[in-house]
Amino acid sequence: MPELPEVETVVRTLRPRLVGQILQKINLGRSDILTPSDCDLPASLEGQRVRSIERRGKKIIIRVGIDAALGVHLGMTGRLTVESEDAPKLPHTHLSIDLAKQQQLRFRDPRRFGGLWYWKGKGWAEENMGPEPLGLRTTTLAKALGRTRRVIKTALLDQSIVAGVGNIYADEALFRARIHPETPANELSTSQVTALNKAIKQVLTRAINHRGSTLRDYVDAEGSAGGFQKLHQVYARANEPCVRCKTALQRLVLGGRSTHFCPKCQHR
DNA sequence: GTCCATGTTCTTTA
DNA sequence: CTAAAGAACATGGA
Repeated sequence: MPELPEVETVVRTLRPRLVGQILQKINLGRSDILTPSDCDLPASLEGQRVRSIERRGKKIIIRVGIDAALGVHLGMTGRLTVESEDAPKLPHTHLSIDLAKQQQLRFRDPRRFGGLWYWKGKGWAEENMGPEPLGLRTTTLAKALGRTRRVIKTALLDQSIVAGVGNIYADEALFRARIHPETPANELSTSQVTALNKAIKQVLTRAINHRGSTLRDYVDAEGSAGGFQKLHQVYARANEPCVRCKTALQRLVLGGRSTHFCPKCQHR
């Protein structure tokens, strides 16, 4: 579920509950979700204090101790929550960390497309990821898009081009920028790239303001669902009338992913 | 039983 | 060789 706005919302709700806390007993249910898999997570983290929490693309970076970090990627169905140790532990809870006041940090991920990382030193900052979209310059975006002949929808999902955009917000940004999703990335005009950059920033910012989109699984660190799904203009709205021109929205598959667009507003 | 799902990575093809 | 397309991963809901 989690794209940049959802991950950002988790980070913001996690911060006041976690920063400054000492990590106590750690329970890792399975080590095949951890990188490096031979890392002794309890030995590395128990007794360490949480320094700060940040987001890089769709990854959550929890900095602990002097210069170590725990990374969490929510994949498709991941949840990272702080709850009472008395709360029922749902199936597929792969990690729990005891905190003060009978609270626990829990990571649950049924589909296991998510994962955990432990870094000692600056490894967390050396992720092979493209630039953050909020604050991205149009010239930088244009340069990256000019290097690929893939269709723009697929290029936007490439995390090395822009970090954090996923299937929902790619469709929403292309609709707002009035760009057909099958336009080759390297054939976009300068004004189209400008409009796209603006649309990406606008839709991500608005989604953050509404605490992300909840389609099924997503909740923030407090267990609350997001509200932006009510404001989606094209995503999962095939056959519904376009909010701008009333034409029936269409769905097609690009790069194996559902793509939603208005055939009239987003003309090639 | 079928199809679909907010993501990434490995393999195959061109 | 490289870029792009496709399959795979694992689970659950409609």
